[in-house]
Amino acid sequence: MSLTTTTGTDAASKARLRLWLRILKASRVVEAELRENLRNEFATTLPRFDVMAALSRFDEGLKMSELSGVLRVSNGNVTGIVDRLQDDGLLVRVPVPGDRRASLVRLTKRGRDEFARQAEQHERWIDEMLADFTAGEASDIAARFDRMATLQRDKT
Amino acid sequence: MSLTTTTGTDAASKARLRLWLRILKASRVVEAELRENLRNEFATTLPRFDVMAALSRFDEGLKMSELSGVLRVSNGNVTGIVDRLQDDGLLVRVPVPGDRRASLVRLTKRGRDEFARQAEQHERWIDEMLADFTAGEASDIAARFDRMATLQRDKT
DNA sequence: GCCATTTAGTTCAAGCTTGAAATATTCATG
DNA sequence: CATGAATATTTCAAGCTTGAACTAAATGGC
Repeated sequence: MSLTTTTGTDAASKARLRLWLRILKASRVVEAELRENLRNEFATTLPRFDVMAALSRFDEGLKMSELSGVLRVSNGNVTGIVDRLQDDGLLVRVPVPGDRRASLVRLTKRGRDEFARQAEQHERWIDEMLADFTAGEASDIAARFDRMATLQRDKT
Repeated sequence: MSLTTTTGTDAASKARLRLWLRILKASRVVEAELRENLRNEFATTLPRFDVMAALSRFDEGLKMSELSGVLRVSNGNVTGIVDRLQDDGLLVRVPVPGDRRASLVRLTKRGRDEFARQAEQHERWIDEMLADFTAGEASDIAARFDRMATLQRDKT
């Protein structure tokens, strides 16, 4: 075992496990609150919000596979959520010229308007729930997590 | 607006939103890996692991409502997972003397043995995924999150 | 051009998750 | 002790999630 290896010691391992449990708890608390607020104020769900949030960052739209890639959920998962959002007139599937297999998913005008309203509240809710973090702290920890997620992803 | 209020400024709000998105991404990355490992190596799922982990901390067992309280998931949710774990012989429902409504859920010997094997690997996986954090960093951030989750919970 | 492989997307079964409604039991209080 | 409120749990419908199987279309040798 290399001298620079930091994994494997019992104390560090326990500390990391505790950190993971805290991350898990925090994200569950926040998600539960978001879920409830989205339901009460917009009659929607977190997965629907996530899909619309992803699409809102791409005016040209996203292919189904790109969408599931961005959200890091399975392929088949997105199909159902997009189906329902499409039924509600919040997005459309646009055929891709030159590839009859694929389609671009794009928010409609209604979808963009609706998401804008939701996103504004969403940011406010997050701001309140994470009020305990100063802007500086938030940036530091965010950067720290970014590195971790990147390292982890690149390993796979 | 009070001079001590930290929410409401645009920059802080954006920093907190970014932090939340990083927390979300990190926990999804870690959960996806755990899910896959649990499936491949133990033919089980994360919710099943979570239930067994909660029960493993209480030799006397937990009532269904306590279990859903600890896990912070809905009441009805636990019923199904416990049903399946019971079918697999990993836990039992024990009647509570003096209250015919309730039952205590307890791991069986097989359940404890099986969980011990899973927990050992689980800790190793977490240690590897969070290897980028030193023990000190992990403790600091864990404490930070603990405070946040507590503040948030107490508000509700 | 033909056929194997790859890529895009949907469908499917099984399990997870929620919130609400239903059932059963206990508790409180008059 | 009767009965209405509270508590413990299950059931249910709808939606989410996964991984695998499937369909359809594009691509790349040969």
